[in-house]
Amino acid sequence: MAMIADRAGVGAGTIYRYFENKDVLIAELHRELEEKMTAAVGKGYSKEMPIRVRFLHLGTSLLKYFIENPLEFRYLEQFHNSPYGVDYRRDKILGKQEGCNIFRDLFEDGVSQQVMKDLPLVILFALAFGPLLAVARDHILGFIALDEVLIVWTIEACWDGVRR
Amino acid sequence: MAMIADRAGVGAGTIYRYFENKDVLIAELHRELEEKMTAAVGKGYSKEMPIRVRFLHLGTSLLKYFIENPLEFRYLEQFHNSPYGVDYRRDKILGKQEGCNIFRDLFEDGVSQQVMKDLPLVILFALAFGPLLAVARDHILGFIALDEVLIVWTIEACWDGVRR
DNA sequence: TAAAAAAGAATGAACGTTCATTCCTATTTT
DNA sequence: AAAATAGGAATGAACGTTCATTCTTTTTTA
Repeated sequence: MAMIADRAGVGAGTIYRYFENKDVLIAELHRELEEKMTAAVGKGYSKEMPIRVRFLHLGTSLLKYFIENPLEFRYLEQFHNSPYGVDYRRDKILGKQEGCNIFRDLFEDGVSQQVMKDLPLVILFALAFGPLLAVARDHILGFIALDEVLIVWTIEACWDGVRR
Repeated sequence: MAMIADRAGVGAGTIYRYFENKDVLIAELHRELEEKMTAAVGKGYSKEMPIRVRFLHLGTSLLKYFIENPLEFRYLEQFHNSPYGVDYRRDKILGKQEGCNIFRDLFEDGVSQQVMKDLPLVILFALAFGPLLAVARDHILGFIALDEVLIVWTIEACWDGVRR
């Protein structure tokens, strides 16, 4: 909190005029980033395209977005690996809520049209996003240098994982 | 550290007779767990089997191991997502070291025998372990209940991701 | 009895948060 | 027009707590 106040050029106590406490600040920042990310990824996307095209579009968009916004990626990842994020996911998965509609819709369509494997949604998510996140992390940490083709190949390999 | 001492039935200072500091303790525990895990996963494994069989064997063994040892899994995951783990991976990847030999050998064999995609090792690792870790996490957190068949299907899907 | 090991109280740094005070701007009063 | 007042925003020192580590004392071992 002290560092945030510093970077904002503001006194330590001022933060608490805008955010009740640290947890609220973290949650609100997460909401904002996820909204921004969803908007960016959804650009040029249409539900009318074939499943495979939709998948490749969302996958590459997302991976590119993470690579171009490494700080946001790091934040989202830390959030998801923290108790905040676990609670968040628990609400979303068990609550059958709205969130992550784009992705959920895609997988549900894919399964019902028999072009994706008939596996639980959670597993399809893991097959698609597991490698994507791992690769983004490795790129940001400098373990690999992703370029346009490598990105496409990676997402296509993810597609091989989920497709029937 | 206080909790660890308590659980060990030992005074707070005693730990420091066996471990220089917390970092060393963390690193040594990690080494021990990884060794144990590698041993467990390597059981019944042979380099002479076909690539696909080797992959499915290691994958299912690893996933089952994580599911049966959730505490170890949580520890290994936290370690890898921490600065300790990032430094550890950096040494291993950029240093071209020995570690993770079983897996590395498998992927190198797979690529050279043209049965796996010709992608950088790091990406093949991501395609194989990304979903595996995600699925293990989701199981442990109670978001899904993995049984024998679901485990096999998941690993087979991972195989579809890496295979040519 | 000397040396090694264990114990746990003490230490100090770091953290999130609070609160009495100051500062700034807008409104009211002279 | 100038002075006085009010109210909300900002400040940063101070607080209580937690944590890894150290230090001194006590106990065990050889």
